Amino acid sequence: MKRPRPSELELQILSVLWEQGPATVRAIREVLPDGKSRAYTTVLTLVQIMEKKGFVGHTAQGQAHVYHPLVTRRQVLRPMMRDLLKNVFRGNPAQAVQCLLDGSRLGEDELAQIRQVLRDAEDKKREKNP
Amino acid sequence: MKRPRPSELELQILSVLWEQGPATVRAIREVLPDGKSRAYTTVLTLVQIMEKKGFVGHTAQGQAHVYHPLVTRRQVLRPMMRDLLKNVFRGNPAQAVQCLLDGSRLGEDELAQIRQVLRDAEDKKREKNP
DNA sequence: TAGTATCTACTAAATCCTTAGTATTGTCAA
DNA sequence: TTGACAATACTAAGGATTTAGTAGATACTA
Repeated sequence: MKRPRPSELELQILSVLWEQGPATVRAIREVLPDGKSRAYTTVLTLVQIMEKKGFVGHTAQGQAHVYHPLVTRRQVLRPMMRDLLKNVFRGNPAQAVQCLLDGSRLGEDELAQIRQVLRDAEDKKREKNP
Repeated sequence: MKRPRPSELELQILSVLWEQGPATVRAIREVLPDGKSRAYTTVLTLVQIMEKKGFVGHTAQGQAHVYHPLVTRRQVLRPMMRDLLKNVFRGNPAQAVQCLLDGSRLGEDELAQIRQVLRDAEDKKREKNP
């Protein structure tokens, strides 16, 4: 069964569930990363749609539903990033990284983390093509 | 005047114009990065909408129109990346970079480029906070 | 038990995105 | 000058996305 791509808002909800673990509609609504205020039923409708699409499942907890992701971060973001790379950065990953770092003024720790990520990528590459 | 965000397809068209310079509808249609085949009029409609939105302008060349971007790559991509970072990666740039590199198997030269981008970011940071 | 709060289910409307058809205009060749 | 071709202008439809209202069920509370 092929899953469609999550929309902008659906992605926000997924990112909440990935980060904070299973959550109720109420809890999700309170921490949506873009900070926009939405009616309770708006978020409810969203998760219901997402359940139909197979992005999330739920278990009942009292009268409320607790939603959890059915897809991993990797599963969703990999194809998204691939498309972004191809369609916007024309297959040039350095440009993408540049754009990413460009807007955000980075702290020392964040820079260190990124360096680490880069080293990991290098190592993994060396394992394959020695 | 506030400009809206370009859609997926609009972004592809912009990326063509940024990369290859001004182009006709026909030329754009032939090199859209996602490789999907679309009717000529589909692409035409798109650029006309984009002109209304202020993303592109055109000059007449014979009977055809040659379209050129009215916004820079930076202008468009910066806010997009900022939102991506905030809404999907919860403000964690290292995670974003990781996801970006994750899907694409990198060549030696690409890795070098990325290292350079990272060094530039570090330098620029040092200039500000010495 | 009557009332209030909370939650889900269902419905629906506004907007945007993508796609493309039809009509019109203009150019060039025979 | 007529026919073929190529381009734009205009129109529209289908689907996805976002938003939220209303109704109904359930539980707590005074």
